Amino acid sequence: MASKYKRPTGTLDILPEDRAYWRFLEETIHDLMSIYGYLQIDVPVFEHTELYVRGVGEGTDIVDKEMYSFKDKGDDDLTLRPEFTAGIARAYVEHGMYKWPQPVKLYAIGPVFRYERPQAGRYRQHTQVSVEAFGEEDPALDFEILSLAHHLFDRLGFKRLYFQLNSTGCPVCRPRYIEALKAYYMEHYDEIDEDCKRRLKRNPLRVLDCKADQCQPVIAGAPKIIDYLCDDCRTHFDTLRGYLDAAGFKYVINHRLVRGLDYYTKTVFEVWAEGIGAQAAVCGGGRYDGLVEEIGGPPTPGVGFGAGWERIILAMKAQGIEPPPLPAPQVFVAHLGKEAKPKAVLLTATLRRAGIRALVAFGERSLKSQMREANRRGVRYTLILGEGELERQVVAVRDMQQGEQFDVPLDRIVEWLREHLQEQE
RNA sequence: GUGACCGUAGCUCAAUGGUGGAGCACCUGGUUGUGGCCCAGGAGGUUGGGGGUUCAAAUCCCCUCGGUCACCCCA
Repeated sequence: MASKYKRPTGTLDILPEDRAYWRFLEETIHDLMSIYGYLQIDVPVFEHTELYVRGVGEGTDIVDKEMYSFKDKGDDDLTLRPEFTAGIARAYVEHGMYKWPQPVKLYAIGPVFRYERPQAGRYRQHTQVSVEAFGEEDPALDFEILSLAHHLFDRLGFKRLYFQLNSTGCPVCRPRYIEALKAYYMEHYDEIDEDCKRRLKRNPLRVLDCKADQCQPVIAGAPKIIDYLCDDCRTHFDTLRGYLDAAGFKYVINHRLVRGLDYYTKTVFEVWAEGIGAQAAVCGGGRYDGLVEEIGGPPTPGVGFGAGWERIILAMKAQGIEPPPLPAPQVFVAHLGKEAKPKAVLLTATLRRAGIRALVAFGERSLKSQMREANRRGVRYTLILGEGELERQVVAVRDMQQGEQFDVPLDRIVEWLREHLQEQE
């Protein structure tokens, strides 16, 4: 039976068989955030388009071609959030959080939307946890953010991840660097490919992460941004590195690491995973000291990261990491005969009230068919209620693992199950 | 937006221009009321859709839709 409707391009159904991964991520994140003192915030799934145009920046791919924008019936220009940071920064300003004790440390979880061609680890709707800390420029806060990301992946069970670190400078020193980079590239103009020629005009920093073979020698000889950092940025970067080194935190300085969004300053970092295809970044972030002011708030530094759940789960699978299993049904109630059926239905209700994860057979089917179902559902015990059991006021309990069966008095069954199920925890 | 590859049963895949199958999964029976293993049977397809070539198309051609991967870029 071919289904008439299909999910839209780039969207995903998360089936029950995958849910354990999602639950694991969710619980791990909430637990960790409370340890680091981050508070959960929820912001709308859509915002005024202008917020993203200002916050993320015109000229970025996100704004130029990836936004799900629409006009609503009141003629407002709205956009499904393509990322969290701008919306959270907006909430920070709107609710006067700059009057709260600083830094204000927040995190949000939910779907984000970008109109892109899907591929491995890239979807039009994907799920992120976004972590943001506003109002503090101390590199110790950058360290905290990096540590948090590191800790998260540790907790999830990752062994093979690569932390990439760089500084992207600030409005004082970055223009100087870009000029130097452009000048260098103009000297090698005939050695680079068409894409890079275009990048040079639109977004020069991007030439650094070009993947074309012919550009690699040019990239290798390109000026490095850390040689151009102003004193402030340099001190910030060195102090952060000092913390990371002292903490024994493994990372590599990647001179080619640049971010696609305008608002990043100073610290930028990504976390890469093996085995999930070309989209290896499971986490990306950095400092964005200009963002809050850009969207109309007081000058406020900020630092944070976003991590994509679909990619993290792909990486977990690729590396053989299994989440703790979700609670499975423990008991199946089977019944035989017109009189036993209602008793079975009510018995099941009683078991559930007692906190036992119980299923009941629907319809009137052969015991064989009900047993088959019980087996498929993977329960430990099947309770069988028939005429004979009713007469004797017992229930036949079948241990599906041992293949043993015995009678338990009806008025003792809850207690019996509690005891025996607890033993197995 | 660009490129490559791929669309056959719920899933994984056969059928190389000549009657669309298998394995797994599902349902029923083999046992008056007993799962798994085994055996027997059953159900399930407009071969993604449309057009063309041909006596004949899952198969060849064109268009279209969808998927996958990669580029651009990003979680």
